[in-house]
Amino acid sequence: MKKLTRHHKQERHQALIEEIEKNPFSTDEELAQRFNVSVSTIRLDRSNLGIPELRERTRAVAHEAYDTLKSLEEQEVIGLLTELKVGQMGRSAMLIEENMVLDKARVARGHHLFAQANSLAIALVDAEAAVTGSVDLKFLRPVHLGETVIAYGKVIKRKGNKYWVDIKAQVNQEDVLIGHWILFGFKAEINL
Amino acid sequence: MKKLTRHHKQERHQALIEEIEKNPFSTDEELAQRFNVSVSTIRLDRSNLGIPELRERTRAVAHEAYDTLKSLEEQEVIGLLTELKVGQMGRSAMLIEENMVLDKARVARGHHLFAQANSLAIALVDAEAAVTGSVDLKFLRPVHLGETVIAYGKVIKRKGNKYWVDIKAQVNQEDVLIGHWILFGFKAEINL
DNA sequence: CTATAATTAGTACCAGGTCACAAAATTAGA
DNA sequence: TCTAATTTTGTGACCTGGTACTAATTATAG
Repeated sequence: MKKLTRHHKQERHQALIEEIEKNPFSTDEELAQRFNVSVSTIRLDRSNLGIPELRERTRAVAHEAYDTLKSLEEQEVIGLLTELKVGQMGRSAMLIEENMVLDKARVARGHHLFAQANSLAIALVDAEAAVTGSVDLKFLRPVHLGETVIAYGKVIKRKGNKYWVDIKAQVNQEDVLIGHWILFGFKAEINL
Repeated sequence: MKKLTRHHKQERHQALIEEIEKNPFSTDEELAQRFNVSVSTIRLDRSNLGIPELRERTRAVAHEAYDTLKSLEEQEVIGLLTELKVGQMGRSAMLIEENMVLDKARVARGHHLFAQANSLAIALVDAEAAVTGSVDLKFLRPVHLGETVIAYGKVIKRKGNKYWVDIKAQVNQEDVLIGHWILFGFKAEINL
């Protein structure tokens, strides 16, 4: 049982790229074992391929993911809020990025568009917090990678803490989503 | 201008915790400067407070965020798919976690519930890829942190590549969301 | 003024590397 | 088959951001 992977530098390089892509947290030592070569070889390979060391990779992943999570999950409004008259109307913009599209089609997943529209609807409600009651919406056409979706929201009626909101999302003036929301605001902010 | 922050150990500790919470990527040296004390002091503080070193913190953030992103954004199905008969019916479960709830209310944001239901609907479509056409749904009651949502999906009609799917989501047998989806399946075009 | 708490300094060691260079092993070309 | 080129391995010095520990220096309260 000798080293099987000899002089297959090309192949190893390719495999190395994939391996690190798949698991960016491998040390050179682990990689050396996996590929049946010495640590030196791995280092040389990485150097040739311009793949940074484990710590750099970890740092990159951490920073990127940290920012993404901060802005994606801790954000109350999804998309960039460009205009807002609470209780009246608002507008938000969202660029469709790599991580929002389905692998196969290059089309934005429905829940991202929904999230933008839904969070705009919530932002329009004049209360400390709001929950979505019911939604009736239509996706009119798929949205592709790289397109910017502008969502327009309008409060069309209010009765106490119950709000009726219309949302329309467009790409280049073309409608991609329209929907009617019914939301409930609570802990009305008018008690300070 | 002498060191102002002396013997305010307690206060510094508190501030240190907050600082690291806010920016987990600070080195001891940076922290020492910020707090106007020596690196030794920072190390001692961290040790007392049980705060691990920069690399550990970075590693933790990277791993956690990596997993989260992998499972949240690269996952085609949101929630855990527990049963699936493509073209017929399916079921998925999702635990409501900290990052899914609104800050103020401890209630899951609508788009997470939508995402679970929507991805289940898509999974049911017997095609390489599917896009959501229209949706009519109701959120029947808010879902709270820690609750597990089980979504049930059923294909009720199919005509060519057009699918009618009903989704119902429950927490402890209690309906929290019901909706009707209309989706279109298609063959992913492989364009190089 | 002294005892005690808080802070600072200094040492040896570690992981997971970098870089530069030398040497051995393997393979291919003639 | 011999040789040259390619590929792999090894070595030693150095780097960062620490740990763990000891010892010295300052404050500060009583």
